[in-house]
Amino acid sequence: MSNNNLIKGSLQTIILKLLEENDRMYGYEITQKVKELTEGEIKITEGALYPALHKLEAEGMLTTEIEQVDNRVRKYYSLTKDGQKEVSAKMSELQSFVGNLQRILDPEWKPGLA
Amino acid sequence: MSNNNLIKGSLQTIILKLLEENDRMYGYEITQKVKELTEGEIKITEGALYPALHKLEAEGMLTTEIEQVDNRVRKYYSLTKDGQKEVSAKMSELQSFVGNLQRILDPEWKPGLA
DNA sequence: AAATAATACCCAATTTTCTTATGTATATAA
DNA sequence: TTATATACATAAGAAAATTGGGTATTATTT
Repeated sequence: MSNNNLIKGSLQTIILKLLEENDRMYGYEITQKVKELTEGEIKITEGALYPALHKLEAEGMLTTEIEQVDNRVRKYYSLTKDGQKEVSAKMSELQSFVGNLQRILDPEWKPGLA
Repeated sequence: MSNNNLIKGSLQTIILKLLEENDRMYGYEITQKVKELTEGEIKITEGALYPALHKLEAEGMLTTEIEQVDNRVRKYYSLTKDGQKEVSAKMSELQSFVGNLQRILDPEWKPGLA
């Protein structure tokens, strides 16, 4: 995850949101997508990603399909019904948290302003 | 910290920034300030706060003065020189992280817009 | 008067979530 | 042929929180 100790707790939200937008993705693809979107600033490590994916699957948020592509195994993840609900929940949690952070850290901040 | 598992990693930044703004504060005061600024939405637990304060002190970011107020002991914290530098560092880290988060989670997002 | 809440500090056990390091395997580029 | 990219995975350890205690004084409720 590079030198960022701030992801703690938001990795699940990232995974769920990307899967909402992309319908189905495999693990490696997720790491590359995040790297691309943040211009290399956030790198999700495999040691964090795979356990998180397995946990979300165990909780019934994701389902998997394994596919063979060029002799390589890919494990595609997609949202379940529960997973779809969870995206909204996690997203509004995160948004309210970021709002609260700004209220604490930026005394000038008002909602709706840059 | 109430029902918010997202603070992970940002508590130090919160402490340092509040001390930058308020010159000196004691632990309990910090919990109340955060509660007030977020209208009760973020509650810093003492089990998280005190270890964090002690760690920052051990790292040389904070100094303490103990005072007696109404037969109660208060431990006031303030920023050291190193602590003052650290505030800026932590704040820009956090800002860039939040920016990256938005790039991942909000495909429409552009910097400088609400 | 007694119980509860608020103020004010603290620690220990446990849990969650990450980092770091390692392992397996195929394909491609230097 | 060696390194890089693709693609999965696990395990040991560290960091940072939660949960649940403990001590003590003061203020407020019942």
